[in-house]
Amino acid sequence: ETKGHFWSIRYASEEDPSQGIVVATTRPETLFGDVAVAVHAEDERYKHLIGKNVLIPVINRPIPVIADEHADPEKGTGAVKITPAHDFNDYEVGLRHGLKPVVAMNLDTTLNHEAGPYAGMKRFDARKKLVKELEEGGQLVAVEDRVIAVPYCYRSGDVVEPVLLAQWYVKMAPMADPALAAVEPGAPKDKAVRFVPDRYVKTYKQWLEPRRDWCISRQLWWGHQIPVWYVVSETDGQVRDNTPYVVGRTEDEARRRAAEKFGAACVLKQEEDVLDTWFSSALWPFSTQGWPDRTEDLATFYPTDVLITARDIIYFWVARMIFSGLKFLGKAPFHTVYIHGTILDEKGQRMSKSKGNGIDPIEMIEKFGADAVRFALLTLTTEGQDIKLSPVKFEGGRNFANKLWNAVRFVHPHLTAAAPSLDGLELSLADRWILKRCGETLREVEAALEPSALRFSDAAQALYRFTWDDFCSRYLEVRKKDITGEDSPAKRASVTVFRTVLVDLIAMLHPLMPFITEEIREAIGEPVPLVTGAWPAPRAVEFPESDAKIMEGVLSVVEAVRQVRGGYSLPPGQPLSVRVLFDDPGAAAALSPHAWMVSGLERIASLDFEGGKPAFAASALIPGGKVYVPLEGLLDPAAEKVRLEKELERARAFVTTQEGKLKNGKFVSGAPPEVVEAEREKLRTQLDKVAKLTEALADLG
RNA sequence: GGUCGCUUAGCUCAGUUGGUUAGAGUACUUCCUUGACAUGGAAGGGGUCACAAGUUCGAGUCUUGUAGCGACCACCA
Repeated sequence: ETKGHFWSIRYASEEDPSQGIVVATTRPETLFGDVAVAVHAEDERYKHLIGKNVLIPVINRPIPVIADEHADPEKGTGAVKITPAHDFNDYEVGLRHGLKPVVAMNLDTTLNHEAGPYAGMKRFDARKKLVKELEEGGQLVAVEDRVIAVPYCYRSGDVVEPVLLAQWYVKMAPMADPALAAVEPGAPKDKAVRFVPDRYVKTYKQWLEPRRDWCISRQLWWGHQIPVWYVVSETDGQVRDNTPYVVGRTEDEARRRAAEKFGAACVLKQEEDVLDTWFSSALWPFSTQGWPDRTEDLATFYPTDVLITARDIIYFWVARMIFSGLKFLGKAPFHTVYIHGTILDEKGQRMSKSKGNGIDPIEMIEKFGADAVRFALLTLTTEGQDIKLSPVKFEGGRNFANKLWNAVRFVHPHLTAAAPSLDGLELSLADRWILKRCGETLREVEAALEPSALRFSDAAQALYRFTWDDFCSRYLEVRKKDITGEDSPAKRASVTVFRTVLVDLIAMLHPLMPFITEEIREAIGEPVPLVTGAWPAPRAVEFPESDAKIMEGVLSVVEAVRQVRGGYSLPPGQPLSVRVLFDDPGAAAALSPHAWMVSGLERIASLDFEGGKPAFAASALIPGGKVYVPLEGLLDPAAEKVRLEKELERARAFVTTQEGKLKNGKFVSGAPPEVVEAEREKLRTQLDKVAKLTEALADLG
């Protein structure tokens, strides 16, 4: 936007010079290219002039007044000069009315013979002189200062001047139609393209649907020269608008064709314009594979699977690859287009060299590690959303890599070289649990990485949780003593299970963290590189619901003990005596054989499941029971009371809302029975909690 | 002007067909250098899901509207 002027100029009527019409323009010098003055058909001010001629000032060339919707009665004077050769909109108006464009300017921005006395003047010199002349002649009605949008060239800084020139075009309708069909539901498999996220189909269609012909010639040095040869011997050795031409894949081919029509002596000159860079890029999926030859590479790599790219390139490149592929090979170049978000800086601004707000990946890799950077970026990649990036975000990736590495380093001396079978080992509940969790994680990762899903963040997070929480914090801690201990069935089982899970884990992590996983693979003596190895297969593991209950029980006891420890700020190293009392004696019987797991996760002096409530004990609830931790000399009844009351308050509040929900007849009759039953179950659980907490408070006195 | 996206904990973001007391990472408070990892472990605090109306037994989730932010495209005689 810059400051400019808005000149109102009077065009006199041809039949009665006292009459006329005033048009407003920001570029008066273009009036030499005028072919009409347009007004709105319903505009009362000008209705009577429609069909009559007015005269262009200075050169007095007559032009018609036409009615066209382009003229907006609200804008300017309501009358607009039409200069098809020097304005995009006017060009369209000219087409609608069958007006022959008049080019009034040369490529060096001097005015041409159409400008009469102004011929040969530079555009802005002409403007200055013309305004003065119009003013003196009384034809300049008004001058208004206003801010106008002027297009500047991003390289030369010059004002861009539209001018009508002959160019090469691709007729789009035959190209666009198959490309549009490719994203419709019923498209044949090899001609179908899916966008992820699918909302980008809309962007894609918006570009193609107008079927606007594509101007492919460019007046540049770099690029593929357009394979058109003019037969210049037919037009005195010059290239003119009427010079015949031939096309060919090579000059020889063009020459043969030209010779057939124009004789062997004809002289050819190749078009100097080059193809639009996107035309060349559109051929990329197959031109890089040897096309037009039917090479092995082409057969192997066309079509490919997934194109990963940014949304601002959907039309420029993606759509053009699709319609070119469909046109030249009859198949879509890929079945899926994954549109990722844009990486922005911390403040949400695009990174740019001029702003200097870029984050150099090489620097980040040096600081955090390549896998850490890659994993962190994948974690941040959710459904095409933009990513506000800052260096601290790579810390999580680095910490994760460190965690995995240290776990392996710890177990490494105990691992046996080859991967033995799980058959014949005495697998504990913990072993079967981690094997089952590993299988669940495999399914999660597979679902997330499906070509139709491509939820990279989900895959990364599933692996993160499994590795950190289940594999390291739970399984490894529980089995630590067995793994590092003397040879025993427990050691053999735990070491083998650890290795088995680790091998699956690094295979799953490999696409996300290729370096550290390959390093680990080598360190544990697995012979086949992950990059060429197989994706893990699901493993059959016995883990019935009863086992799941026991595992939950163990973890809830641990959590209860930790709550007490945390509540009293007791050091983790201080052993605690723990008594767990279940409402159902069967639960105690089921859990007690597996209670050893608790001592892997918490420092325990003793753990039993019977006897009465110990004296001076802090308590915490677990599903279906209570955990007591005697704290003689440490127990603070007042603090304990506060803690329990807070929890009681929460439980009571929930009971109130839950009862309200279940008293609502519409809910009970309207909701599916299983939902209602689930809500009842919740209420029962909370009522039980209220009862237990009330009891615990009463015990405190 | 057209199209699309975003608005959820201090910050950065998940939350897949409407149905646990809305989650994670980070930051914060307290405790801990315990024999893989302090790039670590444990406990805890923190959100009327931008606002308004509607649909529904039930809305962070669906509909409409409003506000703010952002992107792309078009236009600006």
